[in-house]
Amino acid sequence: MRDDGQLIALERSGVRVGKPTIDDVAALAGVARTTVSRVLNNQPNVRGEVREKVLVAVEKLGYRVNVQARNLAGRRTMRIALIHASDFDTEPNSYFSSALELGATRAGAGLGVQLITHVINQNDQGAAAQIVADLSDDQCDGAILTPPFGDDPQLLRTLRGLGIATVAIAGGADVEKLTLAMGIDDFQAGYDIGVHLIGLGHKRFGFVKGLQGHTSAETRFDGFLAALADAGLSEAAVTWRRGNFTFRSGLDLTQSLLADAPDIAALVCANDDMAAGALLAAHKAGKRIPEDLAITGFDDTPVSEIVWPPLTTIHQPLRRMGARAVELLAASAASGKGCAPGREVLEHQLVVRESTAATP
Amino acid sequence: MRDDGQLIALERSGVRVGKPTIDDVAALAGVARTTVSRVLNNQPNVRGEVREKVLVAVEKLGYRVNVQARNLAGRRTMRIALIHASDFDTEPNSYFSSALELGATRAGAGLGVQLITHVINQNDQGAAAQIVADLSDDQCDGAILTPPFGDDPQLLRTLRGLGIATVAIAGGADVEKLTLAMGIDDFQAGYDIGVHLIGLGHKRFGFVKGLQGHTSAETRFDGFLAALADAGLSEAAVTWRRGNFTFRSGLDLTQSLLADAPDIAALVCANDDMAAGALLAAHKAGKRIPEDLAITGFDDTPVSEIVWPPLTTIHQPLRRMGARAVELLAASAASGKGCAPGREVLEHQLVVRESTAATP
DNA sequence: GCACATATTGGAAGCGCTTCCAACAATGAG
DNA sequence: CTCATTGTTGGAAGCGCTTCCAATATGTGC
Repeated sequence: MRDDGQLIALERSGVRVGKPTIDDVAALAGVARTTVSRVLNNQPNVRGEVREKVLVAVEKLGYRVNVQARNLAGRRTMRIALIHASDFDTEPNSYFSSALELGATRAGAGLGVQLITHVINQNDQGAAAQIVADLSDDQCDGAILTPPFGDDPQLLRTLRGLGIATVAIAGGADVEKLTLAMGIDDFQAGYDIGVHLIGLGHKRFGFVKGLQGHTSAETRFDGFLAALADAGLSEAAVTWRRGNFTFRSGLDLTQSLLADAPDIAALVCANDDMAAGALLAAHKAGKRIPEDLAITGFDDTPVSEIVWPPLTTIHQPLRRMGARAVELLAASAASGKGCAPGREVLEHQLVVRESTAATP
Repeated sequence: MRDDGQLIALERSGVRVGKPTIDDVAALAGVARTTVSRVLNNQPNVRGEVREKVLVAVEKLGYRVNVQARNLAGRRTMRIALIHASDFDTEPNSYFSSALELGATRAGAGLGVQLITHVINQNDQGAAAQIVADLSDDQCDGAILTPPFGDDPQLLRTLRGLGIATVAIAGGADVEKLTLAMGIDDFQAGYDIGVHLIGLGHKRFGFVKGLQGHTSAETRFDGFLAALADAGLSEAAVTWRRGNFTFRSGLDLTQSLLADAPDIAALVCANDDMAAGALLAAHKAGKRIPEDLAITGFDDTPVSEIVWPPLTTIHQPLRRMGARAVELLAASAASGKGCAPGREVLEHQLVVRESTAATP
């Protein structure tokens, strides 16, 4: 109450309260609103001197553009959907989706795009049809597809037909003609793990793959094999199993692997959760890690630091991937033409922790 | 190119393309824009019949309000800051912050509030001053404070003085007069864990607390003691240590605890990460879990499912907390008056997994 | 039946910004 | 020195919505 009174008194006295608008800046700088807008948007055709004046006024007032107004006026109100393959309220491998979405929403907020999240059960028969239905229903301008949906050429073609631009997170090489595939260099990442392990002196390997259809995960395996080949090791040096990215499958498959190929010295897992399962299986089998068995994960989720020993893994910039996806989609919509197909490669990083070490 | 041509042809033929606006709905329903707005916002004074007509038109066109325009027109453009205590790019206990922020950004997008994230190092001397500076600089209308900042009365008072509404996530009872404290019933949650463990037949307990100043974590300890008292057990039944929420501290303190009080049968940890560390310490000490030692976590982050055995823990609806915080702050700003101090309690849930079991 | 209160509708202004278009200044070529 | 070109500015319309206010319809008590 008292505050209100003070505010009103302030207003009366001519002092502005509330957030400054572009007109306040224009008034203070002594130019037209249009000119301020040009400066704010880094457009050409403003004299340096004038630009400076505007900038000073902006600084002085602590002015920030109102994103909502900007987007409304610029008629670039966008709606982008983010399609998750599984519900991270119930799924253990939730960090992947969660980080991706956080990056996307953050970017979206800054760009004024409205992000709509859909969770589609990847095991459903009609998953693709469901996605199409949801997206048309939402009237989305673009969609971010997470694996394995981004690897489905049929779906991508349908969406393109509907005029919905797409970005396929961790999309494989086979969809690069159909959509923008965003991800790390999976081949290189697999190769990096191979080189790391070979450099440590290992010669016999186990590999816990991910689900079929997740092309990027397959590509990592190819990269790994390439590293082996370059070191003069044949494919016979690696025994593999196919998991489903869960802790449980990592546990089970590692037990099976250890039983069938007791001589493997290093075990590569397609994500951190499975590596955590592998860790447990190894502990149970009485193996010391990394002395008896080196283990690697993939993704560098928080998991990799709360297991013992902490996992050597590949860091993927998940939040940045989400953000980039939104940026590209927004830009493509602004330019009027869809998102150009191709590939956007982000940097990955081998993070060496204590789950790997040189052979004794 | 070809698509453009088609679109232009469509437009020429009188068919509307692009997203329908409120005027399209009004035209189709044969009412004024104002009336549609009223229906959309559930305002009174619209005849049932008319309301129905509008709803049909909305449905038919697949109309969705443009949040940006709505907020601009409703002059409720809001800026809310989210203050994290630590950077979850580098911190292991990142899921807590990450889930909170995701809930907040999602809600923010729907409500048209702009969420600004700040990361403040809680160990810095000038952390509070930094927060104040950042918030004034941003011209925020509200702020969401995560522990331990939400427990700092001095800071809360300063922010209120600046007219910045606050919500303290997991704020303790001592700040309920100064801000809206949002969280679960920590006392009850601690009590629940106590009852669970006592019900399983345990009589000697270890407790790994969190950092001092995190009031909610302290309250859980009090609740736990209350459960003990109700069961006729004295405070002497529990040996405790103070950790810092990291895996490492859980590991170290559990080792110390096991050395000093070898007879403890159940170990309660203030978060999942420390429980994961405790798990490892117990494994190392040759304890079987849960037979020799029951262990509980807190938060129900994904961690609790990728350790072995999976952790019995308390589920906190983190994403919902973030969302609620934004909603309340937005509502308070809309109403003109700040956020009323008090407490907003969300439901927690004891999730029983395999890290606890009845005494043999 | 009337005067009045109340419920229901529509018209129009305007949120803070971008962008189109017109006006004018400065520059260079002829 | 003129005309055309380019660079620099401002005016005004309008993005899709809410909300104030006025206008009309409906209902109430006498």
